[in-house]
Amino acid sequence: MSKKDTLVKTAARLFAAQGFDATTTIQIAREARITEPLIYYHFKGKEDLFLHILEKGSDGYLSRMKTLGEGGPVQFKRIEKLITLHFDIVRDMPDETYLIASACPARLRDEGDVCARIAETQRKFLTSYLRDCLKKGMASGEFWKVPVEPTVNVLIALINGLIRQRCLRLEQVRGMKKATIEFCRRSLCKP
Amino acid sequence: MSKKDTLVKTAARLFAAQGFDATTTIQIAREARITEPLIYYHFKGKEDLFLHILEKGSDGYLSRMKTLGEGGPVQFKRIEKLITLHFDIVRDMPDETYLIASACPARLRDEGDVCARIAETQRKFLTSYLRDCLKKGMASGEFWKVPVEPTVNVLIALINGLIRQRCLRLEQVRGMKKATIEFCRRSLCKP
Amino acid sequence: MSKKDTLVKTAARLFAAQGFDATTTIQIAREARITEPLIYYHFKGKEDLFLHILEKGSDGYLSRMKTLGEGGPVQFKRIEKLITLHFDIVRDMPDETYLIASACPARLRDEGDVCARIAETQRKFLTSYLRDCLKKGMASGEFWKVPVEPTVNVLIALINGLIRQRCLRLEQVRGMKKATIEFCRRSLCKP
Amino acid sequence: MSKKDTLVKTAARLFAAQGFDATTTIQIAREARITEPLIYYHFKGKEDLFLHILEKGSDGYLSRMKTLGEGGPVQFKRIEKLITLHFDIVRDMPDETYLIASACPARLRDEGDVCARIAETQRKFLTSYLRDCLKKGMASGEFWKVPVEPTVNVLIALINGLIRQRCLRLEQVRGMKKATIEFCRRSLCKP
DNA sequence: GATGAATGAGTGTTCATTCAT
DNA sequence: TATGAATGAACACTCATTCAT
Repeated sequence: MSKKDTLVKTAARLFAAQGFDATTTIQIAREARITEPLIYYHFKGKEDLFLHILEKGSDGYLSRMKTLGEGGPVQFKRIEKLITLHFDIVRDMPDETYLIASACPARLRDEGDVCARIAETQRKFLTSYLRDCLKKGMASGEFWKVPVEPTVNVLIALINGLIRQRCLRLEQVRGMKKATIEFCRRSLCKP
Repeated sequence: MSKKDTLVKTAARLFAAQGFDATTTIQIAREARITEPLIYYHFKGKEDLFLHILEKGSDGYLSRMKTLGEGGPVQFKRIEKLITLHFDIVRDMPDETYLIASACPARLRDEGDVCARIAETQRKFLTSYLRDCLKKGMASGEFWKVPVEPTVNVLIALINGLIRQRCLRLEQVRGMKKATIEFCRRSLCKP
Repeated sequence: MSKKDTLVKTAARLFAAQGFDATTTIQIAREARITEPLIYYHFKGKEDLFLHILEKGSDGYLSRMKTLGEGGPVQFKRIEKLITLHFDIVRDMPDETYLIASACPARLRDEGDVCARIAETQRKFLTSYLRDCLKKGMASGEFWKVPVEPTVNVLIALINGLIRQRCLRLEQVRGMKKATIEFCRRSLCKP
Repeated sequence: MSKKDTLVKTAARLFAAQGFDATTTIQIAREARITEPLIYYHFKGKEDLFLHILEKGSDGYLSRMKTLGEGGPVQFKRIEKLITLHFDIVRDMPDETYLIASACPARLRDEGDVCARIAETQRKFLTSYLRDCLKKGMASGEFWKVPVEPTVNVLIALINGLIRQRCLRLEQVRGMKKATIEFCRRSLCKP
């Protein structure tokens, strides 16, 4: 692995674990076994490095989201795939996913901020995906009649709650993926 | 309101909005219209002020949790009350609730840290409360048979996801409380 | 003992043990079991308190010096009394004596400084006292012929060295007073 | 001279002149014509810089002490060399020597403190050296019979008193070295 | 690509001191 | 006499960043 890659990975790990402000450039350099100025050779600065990680993470997240496709007649299958995919993403890139899901209010409210843009993109994707599923499922009689927007948001909250929970690796209960899917299935699908 | 109270409220707002590290003592002082040393007259330091807010918040959260009681034969009523209460708590003390729900991984993994202790206390309470509801509800035939521990964790993830979502005040969709309750009811209760 | 007296005694002890700068007003207040503003009721400030202690100490030192008188035909008796008196003074008011003997170079070089004035007073007294003894002793044949000024300074260095040594209470060797006197007697007096 | 060397020399001068607590990092930086953070690039902090100076000073002092050797049949020659060497050391490194000889009681009583360790090392060396001289000199009939330990301490007090006196550069009397040696010779040696 | 030395701007914190009571 | 609350000025120290090589 190149020094640059080590740098980026180390920084991602530290940013995720401690937050942007609590992570110092000297700490990143030491843990990546490089010297501080090298950070500035590869990136404009600490903020730039952070944004690079965030954007790469967001790209990875979205490109995997796009593999979901438009598809299929059974709407709950689509929701199931969405949930499954999130469990996979968290497993494959926990630091980046955590960073996307954990920006602080101040950054999220600042429309110019990259964090806000990324969180907004994720939210928009999830919203339109889930809205589509719900509407089609309700239209075809697969789902119960539910208020669309609030229910979409409940599902997004659930997904984000699970992302945080799994990234923290605190409650390592087995069977979470299945339980989540079944929890949603019973709530949404008619028998 | 005394200067100390203003100080604590301002600090809570800023810590919640920006995070602990991004909030400086001089900023707290300015926004609370006091001078910096007064922080150190009332608290041992920035960390101590932060922990004071956290502990007070945790106390408030838990004391409201305890009002739920052991209560009632209908288990879903209890879950409904739990959800309702969280919506109320977030409305009444959004900063404190957000802080409790948003500690960074490094602090949560450090067992000696107050954040970890508080998050653990919250999690333990929710776990035992929900576990009790589920078990009793399943035993009485009120609920479907579900795997207890995973489902408890799904519900906790949902609650924490909602806390974050509402504290961020980003997706101000109406009808969230009702949608959440109905989402859970359809998932758990037999028709 | 009045609060003021406790304050002064405590301050003297702390100043002597830690130095002026390392001793804080809050520490003085706490150890004297009073509150900080009371210091400012009795004294203009920390510096004023320090100078009060120093001047009182100097007064005490000088008034005891003056008990030595002009006196007697045997000059070594006078030197012996001087040495004995210093041992007594150190025993009776170790903090004050230490403070007089331990001012830092910067203060001693600053002619306006009280420390400089007090040290100068002490030095002048010792110089003229010892010079007188040596001259008379040499004139009468009691002492060997020695160069006056250098020898006076050797004696002063010895006295100040002993003051420091005893105030630090590190080398608690018995028989120091007698050894000092005999050391000087053998050096000065003809057999 | 490198910036680091200038820094160390300037700091030594200021610490010696004003004491550790009265010397600020900004003052050191200004007088050394460097910026404050450079202190922290080369040393862990102000205390670390101070201890570095102290240890270097102690090393220099002790290495010169060790040049005295075990040496020679005439014991007073050895004492004379010891006194001469101290005059030379004070002339060559007055700041460091003063710092070694002027630690405050609080530091000297704290066994963990570097100042205490260094002062103890100096004292032990002088004690054993002088004790050896006195014993041998008394055994061979070169010296009068004197109580060893107290007399050793008188000599140490005299040496330390002279160090302070000369470092303060207040009483610039000529002929001090010779007067000191002759003072001791008359006191110790039989005619 | 890589680094040792260096810095401007700012941080949390402490201090002697004052004020209102 | 006595104090709880408050502050201006300064402190040691750290940070992200740059420069010369």
